[in-house]
Amino acid sequence: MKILLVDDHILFRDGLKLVLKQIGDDVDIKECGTCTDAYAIIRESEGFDLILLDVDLPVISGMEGLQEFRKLDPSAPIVFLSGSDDHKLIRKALELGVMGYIPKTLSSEIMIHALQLILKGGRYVPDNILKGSDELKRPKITLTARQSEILQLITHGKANKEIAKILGIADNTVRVHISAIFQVLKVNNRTEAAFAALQEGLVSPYE
Amino acid sequence: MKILLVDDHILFRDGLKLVLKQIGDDVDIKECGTCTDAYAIIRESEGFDLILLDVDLPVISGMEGLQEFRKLDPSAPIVFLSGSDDHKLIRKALELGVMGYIPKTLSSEIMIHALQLILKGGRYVPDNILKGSDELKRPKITLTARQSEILQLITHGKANKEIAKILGIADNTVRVHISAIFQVLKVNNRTEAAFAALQEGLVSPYE
DNA sequence: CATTATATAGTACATCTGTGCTATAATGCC
DNA sequence: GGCATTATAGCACAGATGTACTATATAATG
Repeated sequence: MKILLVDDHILFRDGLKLVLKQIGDDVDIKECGTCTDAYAIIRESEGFDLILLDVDLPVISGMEGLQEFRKLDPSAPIVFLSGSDDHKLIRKALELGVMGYIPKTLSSEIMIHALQLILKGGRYVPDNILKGSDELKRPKITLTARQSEILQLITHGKANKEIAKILGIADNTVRVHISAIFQVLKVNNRTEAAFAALQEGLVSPYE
Repeated sequence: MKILLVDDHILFRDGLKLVLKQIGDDVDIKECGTCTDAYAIIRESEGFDLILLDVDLPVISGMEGLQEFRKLDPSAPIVFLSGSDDHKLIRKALELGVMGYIPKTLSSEIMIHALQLILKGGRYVPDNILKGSDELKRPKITLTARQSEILQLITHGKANKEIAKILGIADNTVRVHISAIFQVLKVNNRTEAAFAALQEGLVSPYE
């Protein structure tokens, strides 16, 4: 079992090596701290069973170097290691065809099983891809009940008149609410509001 | 290691039992075909390490019965088994706090590692949660390059004039494209189009 | 060469949308 | 009681939006 470990943080590499040895007896780990070093190692070797690649490497990041790794060793599954949990990054990575995305905060036990799963041809996706990302950063937008109700209808493409009919109020009233919503969301039209609402998780895309 | 397996398909249960025995030597598997039977088993037992629950059970589906399982055995991680890959279902399940969602199409090897990962406190999310769900069912909406480009801009809340400026074309031309997009998506206004585009996965919510 | 699909652009018109006002009523808070 | 918030509603108006046309140019297809 040949594993290539690319991470500029030597202490992290040492820790991870101890973990990786639990995968099996015959693990052969090559390691380095930059993409360019990694390219050289791959050229000298005959294919890895697994490539663990830090996304935040200096000079050439894992994200940038990914295609080159693919070219040099097309059969090796590539797994990103990352300190960040940003769901956008995770999505991006998995869209690029990476077989796993391992946050460095993951417990070693889970990490091992995740890697074994990947070695068997599976994919490991951290579950926080579900969460609308970092709720910490988000200033937590609060809408009144009526505003939420109307925003939901806007998101689904309802016109002012339709909304008025559905809620049994005048369409002028709907407008007042919509104007208020725009101010809170800091947008200028309903489509922007719909987009913001979906991004912020204010309404569910599945009614 | 106590595992409860709830699936109405007996053959599938038999197959899965063989797989589960590979997890360890001391696996004790209880099984049944309905939620009501499962409730009775849980009441007679002292807590499971894992509950495998088919989502498509007759009478009470796994999705419906979930809360009751939670009440009866709060510490047991619940994993959904499902024949469907529908990403909406997966999302829904994981939002409900399920620790894993295992499509029945998964290879036994990957399934084992996924379950071990869950037993260690991790979560297993099938990677097709990324894909805009079942492309099989979908009549596959095809837009021209220009239409896609414009739809993307609509989705982000751009006005016709803005779009025209960005693309360096007349806003009358933008309108023609937009009308065409509406026909293809079978919608009547831009906000509906934006919503449809996001739902159908025609554009990415992350620009 | 004729046809089709696509992209471009214009005019005209009805409707929708968003803003700026004013105003009333209900509710909860200090 | 006074004050803020929220929900309600109307009016006026500018600008945006969507549709129905026509029309040209280009590229691909047969």
